Amino acid sequence: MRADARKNRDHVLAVAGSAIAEQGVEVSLRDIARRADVGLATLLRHFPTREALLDALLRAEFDEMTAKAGELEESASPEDALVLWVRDCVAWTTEYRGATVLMAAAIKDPDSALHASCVTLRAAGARLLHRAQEAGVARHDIDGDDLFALIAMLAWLGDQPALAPRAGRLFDVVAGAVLEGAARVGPAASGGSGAGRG
Amino acid sequence: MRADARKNRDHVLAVAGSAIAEQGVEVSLRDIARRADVGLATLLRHFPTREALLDALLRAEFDEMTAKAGELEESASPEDALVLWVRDCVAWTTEYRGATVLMAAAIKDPDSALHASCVTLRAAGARLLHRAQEAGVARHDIDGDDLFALIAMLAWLGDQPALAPRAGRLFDVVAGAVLEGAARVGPAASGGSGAGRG
DNA sequence: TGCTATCCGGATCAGTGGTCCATATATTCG
DNA sequence: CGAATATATGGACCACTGATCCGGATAGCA
Repeated sequence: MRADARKNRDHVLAVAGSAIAEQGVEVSLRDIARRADVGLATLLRHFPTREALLDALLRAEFDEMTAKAGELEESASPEDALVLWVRDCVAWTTEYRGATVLMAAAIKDPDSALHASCVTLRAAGARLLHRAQEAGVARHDIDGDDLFALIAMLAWLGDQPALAPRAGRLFDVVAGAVLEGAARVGPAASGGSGAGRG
Repeated sequence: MRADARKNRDHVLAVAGSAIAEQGVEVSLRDIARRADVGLATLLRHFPTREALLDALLRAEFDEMTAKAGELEESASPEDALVLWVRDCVAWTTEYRGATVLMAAAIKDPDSALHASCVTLRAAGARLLHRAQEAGVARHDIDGDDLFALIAMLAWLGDQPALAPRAGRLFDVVAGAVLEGAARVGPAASGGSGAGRG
């Protein structure tokens, strides 16, 4: 890549970051281009879709969340690790207003630029969940996909101005449900058959 | 209102109904107008905004849900009434793909055409919740706003193609959390929690 | 029949994401 | 250093969106 191209790319990325922070992920691409003193075509060549732009912007944070999951796995109890990590995920996603919907769509669409990152994130969460289940502190009738959906759901809540004030409490409610289900049903020993059917 | 105007209005409304059923609430208004053999301006005169169109379309169903809450209050136990009604709300909202976001926005915006309907719905839910709390079968640390947010959250889940398969189970998880928090009484037989299924 | 208040919808506007291509420029070679 | 070439650029353009305007068609009535 030519030096000027790289410079332009980085500049656009930085501008896109602040624009999205201000107006959410649905901000007009033309606006971003304007603010970066760049043509729309240039922006679209570097980032062919909004997802691609968002992926380039969030890639570092995705990696950070994945790494954090690994750290928590060693430094915290299974229960704390799971709850802390999920809380961080929700809080982080909420910083990028509107990203939740794109991520929910991306995890099912292999062609999306965000797909790989979402899959990785889900895997990290699944590991923490599995560890908590092994330790008997998380209910056994949910899996990584459920956890991903729960995170998306809570993140979406924080995205809605009218509902956001309740997001904190409802996080606790949901977290309690994921953890208490284990205690009630008891340690995994007995059969692991789904405690409530699916 | 002139007779031809009324006829046009009703026709547009009917066409909008099927168009939304097929493509979700974000369907192009121009498409609806085309399918109704009507100019876009005509559609927009009868329904100045998308919310207004949706409100006219859902008004009857809103009323139905409100009425159903009243019926359940008399015909079912506080616990069943709450769970059944919330489940119906979620299922119903999911029929109109994308409506959840509009409703979440409308409940905070008094100028939205959907505002009144949403407020009424929230009040109906709050009554059922209060009744369940009085009966000691629902936790006391949530209120009508929380319930509305929970419904919206679960409805949104059903709207996302990638997450919808998990919506059913996660409904049970959330419902269980709302009910079990009430009184951690009784060792709740280990087999089938009567918690969230209805 | 004619008259008027009302309604209609094509034309138009500013906005969106996306594509094309003549132009400008960085890089490399003589 | 100058010329050739490969590459990046952004204005012009497209189809689409919701929204508005206004000349013309029409319903309802006398």
